[in-house]
Amino acid sequence: MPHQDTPLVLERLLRLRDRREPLVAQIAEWVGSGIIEGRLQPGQDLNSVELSNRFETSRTPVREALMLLEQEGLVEMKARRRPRVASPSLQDIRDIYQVRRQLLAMLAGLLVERATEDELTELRGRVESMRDLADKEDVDAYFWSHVQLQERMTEIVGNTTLKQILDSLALRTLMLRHLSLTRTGRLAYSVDDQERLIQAYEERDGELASALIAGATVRALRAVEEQLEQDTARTRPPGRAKRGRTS
Amino acid sequence: MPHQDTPLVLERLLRLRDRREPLVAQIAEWVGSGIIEGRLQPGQDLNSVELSNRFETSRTPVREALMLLEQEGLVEMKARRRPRVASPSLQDIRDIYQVRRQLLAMLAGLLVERATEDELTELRGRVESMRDLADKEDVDAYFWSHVQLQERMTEIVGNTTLKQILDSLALRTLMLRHLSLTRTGRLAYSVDDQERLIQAYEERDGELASALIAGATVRALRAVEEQLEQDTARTRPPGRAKRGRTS
DNA sequence: GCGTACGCTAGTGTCGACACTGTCAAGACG
DNA sequence: CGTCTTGACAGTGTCGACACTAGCGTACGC
Repeated sequence: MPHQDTPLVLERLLRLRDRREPLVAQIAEWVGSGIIEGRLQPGQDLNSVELSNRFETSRTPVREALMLLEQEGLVEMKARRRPRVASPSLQDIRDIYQVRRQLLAMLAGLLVERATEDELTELRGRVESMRDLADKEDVDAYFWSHVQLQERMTEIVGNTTLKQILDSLALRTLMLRHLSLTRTGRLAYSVDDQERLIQAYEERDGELASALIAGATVRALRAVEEQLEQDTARTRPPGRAKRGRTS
Repeated sequence: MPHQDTPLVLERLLRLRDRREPLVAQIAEWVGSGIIEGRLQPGQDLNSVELSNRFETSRTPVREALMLLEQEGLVEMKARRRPRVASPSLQDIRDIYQVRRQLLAMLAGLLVERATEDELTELRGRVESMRDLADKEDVDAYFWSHVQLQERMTEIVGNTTLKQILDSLALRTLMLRHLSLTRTGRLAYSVDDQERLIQAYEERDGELASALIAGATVRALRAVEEQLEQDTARTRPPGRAKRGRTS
């Protein structure tokens, strides 16, 4: 049940507008959203012939779209080998969250310095509507609002390099979202974190904001880890290991 | 006078090994090193036909190589327009250094936590040989040693996400290197900074290390800014403005 | 029965051709 | 004399074809 804004947000996150032909953009959006929504499983082959048939194009634009997604960490490509949906290891995931924590803390600090009062009230408005979505347990809508909130914050801060990196990291974590926010109760915790954050911004307390971000990120990672353990515990015993010898 | 290790380091920074065909790698290395060494000027057109002639290939691998460099911020591509060598604005440069400062501080903190004594002595050895290069005013060799030092540090820390981002940022700053380290005296300052850093690592003082990194990065940015001002002051009056209205 | 060598096939990387579009210059028009 | 239109050309995006290779099943040797 993908949220209807998915393709639009993806288009922005991948910076497709004006940077790529519509054809490439279309393919990248389809594959990218497929990975994020779980329609395409980690490790699955992304046969470029099949994709070109599906979109009734040649393989050239398909290759280009896959290369785009590779750079965002959603797809793994090795020369002469079939592209696959990325399947990050637990260590990879930890690394990503660690960097993300640092950069989000940086974002918070800059936001406290630079955001106007009007911008802060706008952010508060966003968080309040996220509270509604969390109450309705509308996971998809909540998640995309979350992404858009971060997008808006990076926009306010105005550091394009930071924005691009955070967007890329957001995409990587996005493909884990069914592992984190779907856990019951996570949504409520998450929105609580956001509210506290906004308050710290309004009080212009950069230290507090950074600390809150760090805490929230750690909790998000922990949720992902727990979910991952459950998943492997559920799928491993039957012997359906994706790869690696079962010895 | 490019340093002889340039292509090898570039190959690692661009993660070309096994990820791309040798043909693509070759083109990416040539163009990438050209940009870094100043053989290709910012804003210059990167005609894919001309490049394909130069390498006696079709345009397909050329396009792929250019896309690779685009993702590293060395090349700018817009759909249906000729690819150009990136010409970052002053604001872009400031943004890059700001993010880089933050991530290098993170790197320093992790290094203090995780590096073994042996690894630290290895790093010290590298810095000492950099001191020699600085004394000889061998700017190119110094610069590539600097890059390799950072590479090694990210390797020791072992966070691949952090490594990739820092590599990418290093490439972007690399194309500004003739703007920063060529300034007389900069080399000596830079190596001083590195020595103080190593000492902080050895004393396991993460706070100090982060602070030193931040200071060093700020100084590097300032050097770039001053050089940029001189350049524009020298080239603008004749009326060779690249773009933007002179009002 | 187990491991290895061989051959087939699906899929990748590269190519040259073609249609379309941005770009620049010469000419038309005021 | 300056501005706008027009047209040619250069360069891009896409295509279908081809050579080559990785992956896999089969047959063979042991």
